[in-house]
Amino acid sequence: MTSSASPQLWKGDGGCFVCLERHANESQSCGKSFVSKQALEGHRKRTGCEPWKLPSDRAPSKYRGMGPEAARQLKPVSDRAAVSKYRTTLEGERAVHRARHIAKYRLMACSAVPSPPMPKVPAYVRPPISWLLADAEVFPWELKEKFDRGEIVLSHATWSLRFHPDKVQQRRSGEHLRRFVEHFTGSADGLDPEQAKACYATELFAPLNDERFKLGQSAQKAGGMLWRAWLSVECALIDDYSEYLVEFEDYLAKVKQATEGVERARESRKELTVQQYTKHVTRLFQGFKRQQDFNNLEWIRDADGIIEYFQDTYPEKLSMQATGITPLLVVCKKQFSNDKRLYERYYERYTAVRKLMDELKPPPQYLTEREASNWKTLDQINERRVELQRHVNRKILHKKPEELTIEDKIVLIRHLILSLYTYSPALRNDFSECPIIRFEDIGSAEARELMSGSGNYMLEYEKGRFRLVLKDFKTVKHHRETSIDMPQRSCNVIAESLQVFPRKYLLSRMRSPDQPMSRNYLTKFCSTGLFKDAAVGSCLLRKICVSNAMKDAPSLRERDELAQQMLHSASIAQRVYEKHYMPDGSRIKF
DNA sequence: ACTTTTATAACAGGTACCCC
DNA sequence: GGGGTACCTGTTATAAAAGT
Repeated sequence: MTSSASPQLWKGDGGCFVCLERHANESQSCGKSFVSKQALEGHRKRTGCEPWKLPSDRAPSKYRGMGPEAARQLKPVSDRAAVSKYRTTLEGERAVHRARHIAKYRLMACSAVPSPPMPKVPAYVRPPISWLLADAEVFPWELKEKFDRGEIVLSHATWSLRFHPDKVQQRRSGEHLRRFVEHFTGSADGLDPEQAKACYATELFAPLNDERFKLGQSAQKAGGMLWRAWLSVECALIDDYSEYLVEFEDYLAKVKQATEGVERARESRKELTVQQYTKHVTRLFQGFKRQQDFNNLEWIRDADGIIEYFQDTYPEKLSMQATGITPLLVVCKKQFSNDKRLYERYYERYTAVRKLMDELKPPPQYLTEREASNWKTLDQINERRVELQRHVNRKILHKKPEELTIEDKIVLIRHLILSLYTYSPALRNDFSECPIIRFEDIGSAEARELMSGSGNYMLEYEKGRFRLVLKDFKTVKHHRETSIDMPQRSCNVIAESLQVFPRKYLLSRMRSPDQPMSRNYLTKFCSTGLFKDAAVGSCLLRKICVSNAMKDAPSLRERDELAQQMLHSASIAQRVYEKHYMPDGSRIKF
């Protein structure tokens, strides 16, 4: 990392940065340590080290060298990912969203934890009377009664001699003040020491002093009645305190409610996720307990047993172990929210498994064996499309719809799919379950229903031109609903295919044109049909597409544009889709 | 030809940490 | 304080296998 001229200059761990430089006029290396890298840099600058700047692994900003307008263009619309600071709340540290200029986020930040106002702690935190009375627990409602019945006897020494502030002031009983303060600051919600002293001197004794000790009178002489008066004040204070306890309970309940509200306000998990989670949990139960159905989730508390079960059942398949645990984490959070240890047990295992998985991963930008065996170059893909196109043009397009065989339809759809995925950046399987709205049907009730619904559709917005409207796709939360105008070539293929194979969906089933291909079937259809010798699905097509685009080191702007079109982020594209090497380490031949 | 189940990968949001 | 990247997390896809 560092050259021989500048050896290791700091230790990263423990936040310790040590200067190992030998400064001018010094016989040995410096050895001064700093808590931050910046501080060390400052030191190096002051002592004239060259260069004073320490090397950094940090990648340059993607905005570097750009004009403000260009930077604004590149900047993602959503600013939610970033966090400006953390604020301490009852629930621990919470992130405050950045982008304060956007009103929505400002509001989100304000309500990140909608903490209700905390009740004011009464001056009297704990009933000192019990403390005064030989540390006995005494309840306010029984105090007066007991006192009247003579069960409580207050000796004069109990209070005035031992605890009177005057005595304390005279240092005859400094220990009592210390104990008093200790008593009142002992609890988490207690007073701080200064407050406690003030309380001792003023709030507790001053009002009593007025009644108990008339000026110039001695305590002993005042006696009887005034003791009762004092008791009343004590009881009132104790009542205040009990009231406070109730309020505090109420407050805690409100905090809990608010937190739950925030939880609920989260965008609900997709139906699919819930389904998958349910399946996982059910299957786990059946395998783990060897019974069909469960009517409660108590069995999930057996974390050790379940973890062991996973380990035994999927010794080689770490991802199965991890995905098995995920829904349990969710269940624990919801169902056993007060059993933190249970959650942590699962969580610990989960992270351990993930770590193992990461270690087994091939390096990024390398193809896996399987990917390599299914890999097609862009030329091969284009060739295949041309081949299919010839077949379609020569043998299918002249036919009448009723003459079309199943095989014809399959070829037609294969060609359509390859066109959709190659004439424009390859999307995911979002072309499945995508109804077509023909230009002449735009006003119809059915069309209007589709367009106002929550699903994707392909709209023929003018004769022979198609637009894909995407409302439901993997990254919709980030990219928002979006629409893509199909390139002219794709439009032609769509229009031609519709003439000979009239159907409701862009990709309909062969035997029932009014039914869409499911996502699964599309996957299967691609991987088994597009090429005879290789399973090329949408995911691999995306990798081929990105890798080809990246092979000539495009600009950041171009990277970002492509990522936008493919509905993922540039960093994901780089990490996941961009491949340069075969599994054996040689360069991919594009 | 297509669906369902099982297995695995992709992806954005949140957080940690860094730098100015 | 504010802007950035890296990394972690857990949700939501696709791929493969099995079933109808």
